[in-house]
Amino acid sequence: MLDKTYAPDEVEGRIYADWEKAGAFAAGAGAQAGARPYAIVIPPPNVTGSLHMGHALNNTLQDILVRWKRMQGFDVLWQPGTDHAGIATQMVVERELAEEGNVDRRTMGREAFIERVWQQKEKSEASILGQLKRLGASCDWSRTRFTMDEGLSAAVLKVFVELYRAGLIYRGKRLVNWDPQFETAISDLEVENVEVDGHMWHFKYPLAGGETYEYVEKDDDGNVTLRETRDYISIATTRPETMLGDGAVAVHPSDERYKPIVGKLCEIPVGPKQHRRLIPIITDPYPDPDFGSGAVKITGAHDFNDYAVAKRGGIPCYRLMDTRAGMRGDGAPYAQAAALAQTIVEGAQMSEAEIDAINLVPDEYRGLDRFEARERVVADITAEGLAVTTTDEEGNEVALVEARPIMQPFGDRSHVVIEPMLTDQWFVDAEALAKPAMEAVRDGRTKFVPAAWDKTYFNWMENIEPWCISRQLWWGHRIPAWYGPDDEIFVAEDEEGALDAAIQHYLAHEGPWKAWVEERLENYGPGDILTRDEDVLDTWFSSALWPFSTLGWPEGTAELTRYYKTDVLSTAHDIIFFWVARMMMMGLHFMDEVPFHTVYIHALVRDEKGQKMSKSKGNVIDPLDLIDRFGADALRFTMAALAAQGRDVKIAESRVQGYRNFATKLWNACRFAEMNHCARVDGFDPSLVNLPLNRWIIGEAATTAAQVTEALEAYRFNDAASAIYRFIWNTYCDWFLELAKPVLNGPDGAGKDETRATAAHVRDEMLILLHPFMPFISEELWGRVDNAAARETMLVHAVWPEPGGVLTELASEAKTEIDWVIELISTIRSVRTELNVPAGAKIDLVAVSADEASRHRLDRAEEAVMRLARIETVTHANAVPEGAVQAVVGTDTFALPLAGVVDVAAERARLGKESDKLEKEIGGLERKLANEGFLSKAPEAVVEEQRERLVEAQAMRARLSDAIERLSALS
RNA sequence: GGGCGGUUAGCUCAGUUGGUAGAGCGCCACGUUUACACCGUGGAUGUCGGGAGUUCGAGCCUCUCACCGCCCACCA
Repeated sequence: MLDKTYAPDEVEGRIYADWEKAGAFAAGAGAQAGARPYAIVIPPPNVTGSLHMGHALNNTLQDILVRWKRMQGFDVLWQPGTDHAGIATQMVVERELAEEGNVDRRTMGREAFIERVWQQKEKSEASILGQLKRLGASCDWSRTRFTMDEGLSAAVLKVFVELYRAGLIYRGKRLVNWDPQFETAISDLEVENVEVDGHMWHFKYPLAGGETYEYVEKDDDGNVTLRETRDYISIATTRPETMLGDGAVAVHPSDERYKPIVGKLCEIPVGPKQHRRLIPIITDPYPDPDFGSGAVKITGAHDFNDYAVAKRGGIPCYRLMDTRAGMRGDGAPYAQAAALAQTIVEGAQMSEAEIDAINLVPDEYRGLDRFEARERVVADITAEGLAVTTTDEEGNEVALVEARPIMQPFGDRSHVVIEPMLTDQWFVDAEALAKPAMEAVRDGRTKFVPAAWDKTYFNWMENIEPWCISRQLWWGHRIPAWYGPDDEIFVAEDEEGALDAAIQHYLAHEGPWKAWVEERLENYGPGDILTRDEDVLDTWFSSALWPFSTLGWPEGTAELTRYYKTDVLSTAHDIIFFWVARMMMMGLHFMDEVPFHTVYIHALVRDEKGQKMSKSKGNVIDPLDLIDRFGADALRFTMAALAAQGRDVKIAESRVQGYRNFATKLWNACRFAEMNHCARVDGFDPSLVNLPLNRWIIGEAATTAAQVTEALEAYRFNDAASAIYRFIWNTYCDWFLELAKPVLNGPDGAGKDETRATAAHVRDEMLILLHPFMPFISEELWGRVDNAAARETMLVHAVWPEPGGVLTELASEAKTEIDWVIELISTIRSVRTELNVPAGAKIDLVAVSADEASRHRLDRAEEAVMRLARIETVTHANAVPEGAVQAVVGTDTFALPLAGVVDVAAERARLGKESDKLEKEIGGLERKLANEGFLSKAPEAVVEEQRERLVEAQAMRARLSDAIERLSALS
């Protein structure tokens, strides 16, 4: 006997253990012979934190698909695993070290630090996988992979080497986004551009040798508005501290104002006067003559636009900052930005001699933080009188500083200002790989759901830039590249391979290094010849291989053959670039086939006010907490019900609570069935039942099964959820069980047997349809009620109903009848409430001039009607009795003799309201049917439908007006 | 600057080929019944953001305006 309420916390752990013990989630478990494969790879959670709402949503949806397909008999694999999450994990461990008061990673050393990170990985992985299990995720845990495990690392090495050999990976000195906090390069995608309050300063760059020119400014009509003699060129900048690295000043070729001085030199007005550098004034299409002064300082090593200008114009790029902050010791988070540094010049045009001659960063600025240096530079220039000035309100001359919003790049993890830096990095030629990846979406081999996301995909892919994949971190896949004594690069899957290649290379080439290598080999051994690249790969590099690396690639495993390509990838839209696009590229390149045919993009989870959840806002809802309080099933059902496409998911706790109540409702329905000895009957054939009520519920169940299936096929999780919700609560509980009570309470006999068998049969159907959404409670009920020992399988492997209209068709007549009964009861209830008939009072029901069919129906449903509508007697008459209230159900009229009980005014109001509604409807229908255009142009069926509606409405109106008349006579 | 999405009941949102609006929660009233108060029964509530157009007919298609989100982008 079931308890009165369902206790998820007592059930879920046990049920999950049962599934695991039975190997229920193993690839192919429960599959029919010759089943087709169905595979989903999990977006691997990072080994940093714990399950958040996004995980809960995404993994619920995947689990729904996987459980559904498994029940449909597919050979299902849900491939689990975790991601090493380079920066994120390193960050967590470094923070932990600091909190423990432990030495930092540099003091610790690379090896010890990495060992420490592995400990973190073990701890975190166990935790997050455990949380996925609490959610009910039915992954094949025996196949759990980690992006840095042996097999996946082998895949990474092979991919790197092959792409390198194909010329699709290369090393180069380029301007990259440098994160001064983590001291590593990051990719464009890891940069967030944020508008912040900034300043723009205007400075005078004196012309070399005190030269002067006539500066003329004109308005749009060509009238001269300013004419003066100048010995400088005015530039505007938001980053004065980079002036020391300027390589030129650029103006637009069409800019008449600066024509006289193009090609001449000007002086950077910072630093000791004897050491100031002269730079050329050049032309380039980049400067906008209408912005600022129209002249732009070009700092190729610290600005992406300037870098492009410098490349075009052969202008040298001077890097001003170190890639290591050094020991500053003040500990402030934003103070760890790269410091202004020793002279480092990166420019192809400059000779060694020239570089040495330049003292880029004066002593007084060395070691300063970027932002400190900025203040100093501004102060120094202003003091020297080289700032462009303006007059303030009091008539004083002051330096011109415009406060203006500027877009500033921040590291998405570090939240510090990113510094463009000229460094040596590894890049993937993304453009080449993107072409087939775009083609595959264009021709439909891979589809986005909702489809609109392909626009986002294309937009990014069409403008794709080289992908910077090297990271100056320790945690990750170390790049398989080795450098020879002359910095020659040798890429191979292991050191031995690189060394072989290197020895071969050096011995085959006459030159200074041949003898050196020979000498080394003889006296020291091969270990000293090569140095391995220190860097590791971007974490997304290994993620990009996930759909095939987890299946065993590069080994030609059976799983790889069977499950690749996979079926669906489910993720959030903010991951399309980072991950989806790159999986497409790598999958197509290495497997020659797309990694999945469908990309399902789910909504983003927000709080109930629509705010993004974040720790700082304190509005984070913890899914584990919800599971503790309401059960995993309730959380899952909420996720499914809210998963409407293309939107944000706003989660309110009341919703979860509501679905917990739903679980209880189901529980009690099963409890009721159990109490009434509703049990499965061997050989029960739903198409052979007789009672209209039973035929009806079987038809409704079949309709629901079709709806749920159809919705899932279209990834409309919310539609699927609401179909099963409505069926269980509003159809099975509210009507079927209530209408069945007279039979179940009545005398034994064929009808009672049939009703019991039907109740049990439909209950099982409900459990099956509900299982993907609420796996725990459904499995628990499946295993506890009604001779559970005789079940052929656990519910997780039960057979999903084949969609097909047979049962629905068989039930169509029964549906007409039961719908009629439901309407009759509802109408009586409605009349009772509106006329304030006391709930406890039993009243009489008179069927007026009922035809044969209606008499029959009423007869069959009499007991139920009496019970549910609180009716004392049911009688027949040819006219509405004096003083009776009338109720209309379809074409039938009923009377409720309520003389004395009735509140005449209330009844008049009720009828008046109903009549108003009718008049409105009739008016609309008449107008429509009088419309020539409608009659001639609308489809026949539509016209016919409107005609029928009009006839019905008119008949109803006639009956109503009769009733109103009688009411008048009464009063 | 470019692109995408949104604006429907008090709240959160459905509404799939155009046939005059739905759910959950909340609210109000009443609670008799061999499951369930995490319940039952009934009820109220919308010029579907504004305007124009196409159409016999528009929440749905077109244009336009307003407001709100998000993404991408180099204006010093």
